[in-house]
Amino acid sequence: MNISDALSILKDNGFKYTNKREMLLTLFANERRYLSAKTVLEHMKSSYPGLSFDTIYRNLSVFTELGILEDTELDGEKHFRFTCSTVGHHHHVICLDCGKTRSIQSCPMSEVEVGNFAITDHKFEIYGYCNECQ
Amino acid sequence: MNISDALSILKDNGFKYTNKREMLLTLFANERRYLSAKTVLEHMKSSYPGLSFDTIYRNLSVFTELGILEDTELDGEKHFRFTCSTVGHHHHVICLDCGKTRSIQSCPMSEVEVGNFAITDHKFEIYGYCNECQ
DNA sequence: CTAATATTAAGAATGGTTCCGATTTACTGT
DNA sequence: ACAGTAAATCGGAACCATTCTTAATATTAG
Repeated sequence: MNISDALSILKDNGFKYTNKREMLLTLFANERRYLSAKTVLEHMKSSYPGLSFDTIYRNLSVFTELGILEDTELDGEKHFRFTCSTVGHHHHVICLDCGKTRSIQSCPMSEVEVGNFAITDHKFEIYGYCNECQ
Repeated sequence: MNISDALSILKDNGFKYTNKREMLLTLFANERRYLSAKTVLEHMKSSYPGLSFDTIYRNLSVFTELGILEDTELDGEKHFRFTCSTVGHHHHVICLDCGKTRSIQSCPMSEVEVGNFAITDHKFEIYGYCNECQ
């Protein structure tokens, strides 16, 4: 995923192009790690002082629905990151301090057999602290 | 984990015995599945009409710290269940409707190698709907 | 350019959870 | 059994992240 991919996904789905959306995408493209809505807002307040929570949340959720962002819940707060360029299904090691991730290629689901359950989803995440945050 | 185990853990740690705590524990002992605080409150309101959220949340959190309950976050809400009697480290298949679980003995961590990360925790959960809730 | 439609700001509302002060209750030692 | 004290509870306010509402503004398609 990169910015121009994201912009064409938006266009293809009838969403409008705005400077705020571009800045949001640029932020995620540069950071490549999990960010909370609050962190995103703080990053953007300098350029858009009147920016509202709603704009952030609405766009984060639109982007997530379109597959531009991935989200996960860390400590009661939603966090978002640019969808990984890593090909195929994978999981993450996540730094609880800065949100940086490392990809794990193996998926435990391949080894699990569950009867009498209609499986809809699964979550495998490893938490810790990266080199810089330790 | 059973009720008398739980009561002695409470006693050993200087917590007091109350009827509400016993009812809470009885509820979890009977249900053996993930329940939200709201669900717990509803179950207990019939016996204790004036029961406050605070009492529920405080006790759920005390019990969790003592290892009497396990908790997980489902759809933005904390859910709690009696600590599994299943021996050793394990994971769960969880019904998103009723909170019923099935244990998974294998842990994906055994096959994962992560360098430059101080691992503190991990989460592997499978979500779906059980037989009765499908 | 214009109409149609999406986006936005600002703040109010929501839902889950935690905090607070006052009161009640359970345990301890006598 | 009883008083003292520490913990538990109630009731409601406060809190935080998130979502909704309304009116105004900006973008796109034609």
